[in-house]
Amino acid sequence: MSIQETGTARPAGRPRSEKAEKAIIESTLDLIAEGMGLSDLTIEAIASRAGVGKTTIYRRWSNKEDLVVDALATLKAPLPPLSGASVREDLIALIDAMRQESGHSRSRCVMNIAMSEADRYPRLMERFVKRAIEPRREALRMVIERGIASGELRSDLDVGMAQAMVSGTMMWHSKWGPAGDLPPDLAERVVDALLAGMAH
Amino acid sequence: MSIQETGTARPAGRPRSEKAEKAIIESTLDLIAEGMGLSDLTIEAIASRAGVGKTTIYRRWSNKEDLVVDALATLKAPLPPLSGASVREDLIALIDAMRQESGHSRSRCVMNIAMSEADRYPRLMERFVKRAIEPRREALRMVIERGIASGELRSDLDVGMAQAMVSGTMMWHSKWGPAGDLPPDLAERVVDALLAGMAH
DNA sequence: TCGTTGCGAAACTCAGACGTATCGAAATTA
DNA sequence: TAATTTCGATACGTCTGAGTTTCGCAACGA
Repeated sequence: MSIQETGTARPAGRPRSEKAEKAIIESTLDLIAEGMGLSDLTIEAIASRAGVGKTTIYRRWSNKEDLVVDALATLKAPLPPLSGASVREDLIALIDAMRQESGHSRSRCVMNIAMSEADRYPRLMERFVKRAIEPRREALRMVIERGIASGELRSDLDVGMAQAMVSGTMMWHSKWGPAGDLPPDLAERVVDALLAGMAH
Repeated sequence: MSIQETGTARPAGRPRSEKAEKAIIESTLDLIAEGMGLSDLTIEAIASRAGVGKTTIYRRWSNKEDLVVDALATLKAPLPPLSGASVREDLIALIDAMRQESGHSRSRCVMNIAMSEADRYPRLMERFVKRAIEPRREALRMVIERGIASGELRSDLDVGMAQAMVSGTMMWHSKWGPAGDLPPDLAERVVDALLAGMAH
């Protein structure tokens, strides 16, 4: 065994360009981030923006959906570090991460797709939810449960309902709040309002 | 003036079929309700489902967007009657209306479009938001303001934030809650959880 | 050097949908 | 009855984009 890379013998011939592959995925995400729906997304537009031939795309993915699945799979959910000092601080950290992401276009992919194409591409959605939504949901759940255990939150709090309150309120702001970037103190205000409740 | 309808003389010839017009609009809404995005929506599918010729559509609307605008405009926002007895009851009434609507397909049009096509069809969205979203938002705002005035809600409550909490939490449930119909007591639970807050 | 494979570009076939035109029949007014 | 307009159906030309093929060149192993 002379030049075997991780046990797989490299076949003869010119190797596939990693640069092209990256460019294809980047362009796909860019187009989605610009608000393009999956039906409007064309392989030709992707190829053109990535500066590659359609051949190069079809050699790697057999159709549009496969490409999009792979492209979205590269979107990690870089959860913020949670200090664990208090529920309030951890919630603010989680919510503020959502706020920051809603500002920069790449992360808008997540929302755009999640909000719009759920019904139409179930196969895609399954993978996508597992990869991008679940980790956040889980992190939020754990913070809430820890808060109940520590006594910082009401002992009779419904965890699922609390998740809905936190995520929903933030989601509402990023979708229907005033245009432009969300104010930097939004996370804090959201969390404090939810903690305090609307009644006295 | 023998047979003038509202001052406009009826021209000679076969009159346009109101039934066809209704069927076209219904079919359009049906297809949207089934989760079809505006790009996937085809005039030919609408015509076929409505049992009319394409001619009959193009005689009335010059393109797809015009048709969709008119179709969505027929979706009223039948706000529930508000008893005014208490903020809690009024909020439950508003939220429960959302819950019921999220179950029946016709009203899913509203959500599907509102969630997904906002960026892509701004002209359409403007009319649509004004017609379908604003009235609800306004009703909610008034209930909240009345509650603050009456002392039922915290005097330092941020009205915009409260709107986000209420709508957002319900939106989250209808989009990402467990599949199937939402439980009948959901509105009550949502409102009570929001009123009480998460902390002690 | 030679064989193999990937590259971008371009041409191609095929399907779907747009929007128009035409048809005979039906509905209405004069 | 005659003129007019709409009806649903269908055929049409056009365009867009999918996915394939071909081309000459580039990059790699042997």
